[in-house]
Amino acid sequence: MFNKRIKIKELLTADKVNFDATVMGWVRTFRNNQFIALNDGSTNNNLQIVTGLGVFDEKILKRLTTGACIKVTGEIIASLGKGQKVELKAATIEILGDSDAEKFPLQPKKHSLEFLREIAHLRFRTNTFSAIFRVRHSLAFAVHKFFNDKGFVYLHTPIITASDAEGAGEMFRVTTLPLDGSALKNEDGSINYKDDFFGRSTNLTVSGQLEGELAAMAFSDIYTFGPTFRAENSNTTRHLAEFWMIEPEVAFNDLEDNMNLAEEFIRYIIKYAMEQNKEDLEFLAQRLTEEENQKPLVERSEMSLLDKLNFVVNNDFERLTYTEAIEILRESNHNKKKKFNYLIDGWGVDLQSEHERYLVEKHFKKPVILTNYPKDIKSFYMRLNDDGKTVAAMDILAPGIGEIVGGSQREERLDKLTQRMSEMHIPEEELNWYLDTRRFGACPHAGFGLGFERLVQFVTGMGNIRDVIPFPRYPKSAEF
RNA sequence: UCCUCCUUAGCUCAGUUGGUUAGAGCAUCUGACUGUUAAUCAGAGGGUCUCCCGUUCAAGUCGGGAAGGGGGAGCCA
Repeated sequence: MFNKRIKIKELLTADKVNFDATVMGWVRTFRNNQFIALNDGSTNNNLQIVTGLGVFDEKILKRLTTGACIKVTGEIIASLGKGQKVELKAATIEILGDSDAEKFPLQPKKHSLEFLREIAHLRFRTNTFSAIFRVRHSLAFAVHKFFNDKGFVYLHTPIITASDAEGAGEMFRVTTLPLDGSALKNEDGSINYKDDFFGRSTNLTVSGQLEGELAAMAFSDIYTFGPTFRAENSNTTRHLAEFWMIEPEVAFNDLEDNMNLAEEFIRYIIKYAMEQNKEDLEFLAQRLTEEENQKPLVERSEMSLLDKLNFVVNNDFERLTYTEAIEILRESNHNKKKKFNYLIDGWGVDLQSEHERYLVEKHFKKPVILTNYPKDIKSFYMRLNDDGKTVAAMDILAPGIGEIVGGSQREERLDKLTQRMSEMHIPEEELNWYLDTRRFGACPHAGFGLGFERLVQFVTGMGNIRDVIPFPRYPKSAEF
C-alpha cells in the first residue's frame, strides 16, 4: 500500500481539515528550517508541510533540499499562517530520493527559458513547464473528445511512408542500409534499395493526409493525431523537425463546411482547456504579463492571455478571400508608406509573414481565415475553382503565431487532379493508390492540418515552440 | 539556409579609452534566528572570461575564424 496517498490538488481543493493524510512529492523549498513547499505535479500550488521545531532529527531536515523526493504523513489542519488555507502537520517524513543541493540545477528562483531548455529533463519540475504540459495534456484530450463526440474515427496513419510525392517538405530517410558507401548501387550511381529493409526507399511521414483521405472514403469522418517529421533546416520559434499534427478528413464537406469545422474545433479545445486548467492558465497569463512589461510599450499586446483566449472562444474568425486580402493590403497606408519589406503590387504572389501579421494583428485584430489562393502557390490536391486560377484552400492565421491551420477542399475529379499532377511533375505511378479514391466512388471532401504545438503556443502564450513540446527536435538538436 | 545580436561564478548579469589581485545579486556551504511564503541576518567557498589563431610590452576588452544560443526572414503546421 505504498502508493496510498492523496494528491495535493485534492487536498487543496477539498478544503477539509482534521484528518490524517499521506502525501508524496518533490521539495520546492524548505523555509525557515520548518516549512516545506511540496509539489506532486497535480497542481502548480504547493502543499505547505510544517515540521515543527525540534521534532525531527537534524539529519533528516538537512536532506530536505530543493528537488528531493519525500513521503510525509500527518494531519491536515487549517493553516496557522497566511497564504494557504490548509497545511500538513508532519508526523513522519521519509526521504524517498535525495537531491544534492550543490548539484541540482533548479533553484528556488527565476530561471531563463533558454537555460531550462538545456535541462529539459528537469524543467517539468518548474511552475511554468508543469503548467504548460498540463495544458498540453488537456488540449490533446479535448482533441479526441471533440472528434469522438462527433462520431469521427481516429485513424492511425503510418509513421514510415514510401511515398515521396506528398510535397509537404524535406523528409527524413528511413533505411537499414550501411552508411559507409558499401550499399548496392544502380548503374547510374544512385542507391539501389532492393536490399533495404522495405525493399524500397522510405521516409518518415510529413503528413497523414493522403492516407486519411483513403479512410474518409469509407468512414466519412476521420481524423489523425500523430507525430509528423520535416527535415527542413528551419530555425524559428514556430518550427520543429518532429511535431504533432491533427488532420481531419471529411467526406461530403466543401470548403465552407471545412472552415466551420476548423473554427468550431479550435474554439472547443481552447474552451475545454480554460475550464480544466484555469489555475495553470492564470499562472501562464501572469508570466506573460510580466514578460511583456519588460518590453517597450509599443510592442506589448493590448489584451492579456486570458482576454485573448476568451475573445477567440466568443467571436467568429474573419473570413476573406486571398484576392480581398491582397486588395486590403494594397490599399493599406502601411503599403502606401512603403513600410512593408515586400510591397504588394500584384495578384498571384504568396503573402509574407509581415502581410499576414498586418491582417491579423493590425487590420482585423482577430484570427483570420484566408481562402481561395492562386493555384500556383498551393498543393496539387487542392480543388480547382471555377475561375480556373484559384483553388479551394483555406489557411487560418492566429495572432502572434501565424499559420496555425492549412486546409482545403480536395480535388475529387480524376481528370483535373491528374492534370495538376502532371503540371507539377508528380509521377502518377507513385500515387496510384491515392488516385484509386478518385476512380472508385469519388466524392467531394475536405480536410485540414492543425499544428498541435502552434495551438499549444497560442493557448499558453509561449513565444518559442521548443517550450511547448517536452523534448524538442530541431536542427542540431536531439538531446534526451 | 540568410540577416542580426549574444557567450564572464551553478543561475541572471556588470566590467570605463586595452593596464596591478575580474565584481554584484541569487544559489551553495557555515552560523544565528524561528509562523515562514523565492524567509531574514552575518560570514565563507566558488572563475580555463565558450574555443582556436592573430595584433600588442600587456587582451575579458581589439581583429579573424569556429562552436553554441537568442531574435528576425525563408520553407511550413
